[in-house]
Amino acid sequence: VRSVDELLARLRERGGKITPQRVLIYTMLAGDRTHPTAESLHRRLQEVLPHLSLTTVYAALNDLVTAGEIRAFEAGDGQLHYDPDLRPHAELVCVRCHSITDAPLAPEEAVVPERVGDFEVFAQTLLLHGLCSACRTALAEEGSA
Amino acid sequence: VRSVDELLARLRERGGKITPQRVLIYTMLAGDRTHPTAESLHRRLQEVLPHLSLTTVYAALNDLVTAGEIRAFEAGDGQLHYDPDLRPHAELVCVRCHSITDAPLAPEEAVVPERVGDFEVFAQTLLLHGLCSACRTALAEEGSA
DNA sequence: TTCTTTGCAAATCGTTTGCAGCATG
DNA sequence: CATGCTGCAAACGATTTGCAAAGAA
Repeated sequence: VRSVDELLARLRERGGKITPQRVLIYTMLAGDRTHPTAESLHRRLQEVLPHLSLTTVYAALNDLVTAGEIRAFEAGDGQLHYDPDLRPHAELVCVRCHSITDAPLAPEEAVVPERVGDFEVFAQTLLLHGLCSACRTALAEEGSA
Repeated sequence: VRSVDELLARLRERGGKITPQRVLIYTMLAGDRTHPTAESLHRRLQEVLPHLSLTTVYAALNDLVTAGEIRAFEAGDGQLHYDPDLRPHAELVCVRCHSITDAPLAPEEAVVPERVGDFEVFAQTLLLHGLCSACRTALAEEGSA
């Protein structure tokens, strides 16, 4: 996803119809680095379009994933997280508070192989599971209490 | 998970009780490179212990994950897959048939950083999404039909 | 007009939980 | 004999589906 206008144009070519709901969904998602879930995104969207349904958000997100415009992954909390950033990068997933933060990859790690044997690779998801600094501090205090 | 006996000893030390069910579950999982789900593992286990419940399989698997003896991840099919191989490696996930295959990592990629900024890394999950050779062939035939 | 999208309600399904009886250490 | 485990049935919750009305192209 580069600019929202470009995205809309690409989707129109695919036969998609551009509704006000989708423009809002795409716009808000494009500027979101928090790896939102359908629900968390829906909550923010409703502040602008109170009538917007969760079903519509799911439909729009699924279409974007299918079109290869965004990526979805699950990080241990039982919900799907959506990421508009398609560049190879790692996700720092805190196993305690379930926060997700992007981390850049070293140049040699950022190269996604196009083939592994006879398997054709399109995209990658790299999850680094661990503890964020806040949770590490919290656990240390618990332990010493 | 190295040998099942070692695993049982470690779990006993943690206060766990070793039941016939768990011995079977651990044994079958340790020799399984198919990234089974709780259900698929349960199906195979029932061939040996017909009375074994799915709930028990979930309980055993969750304990192993919590103990850090196995790893769980979701690969796009809405189910959790369990992997007894803790060594860093990539999973080739076919987006069409949902098959999962292990792929070795190049030595420099197999190094899991212990820290990224002030985030403490314990484990990693690397998913490579794409098409297996069978599905690539199938899609090509569909396309030309 | 045609075909997608919307949004409500209901269904789906993997996983978890409550609880009583049982077996391990 | 204390505590963890088993397994049934019921609950849960994120996501999907059916369908009729609305709205892009």
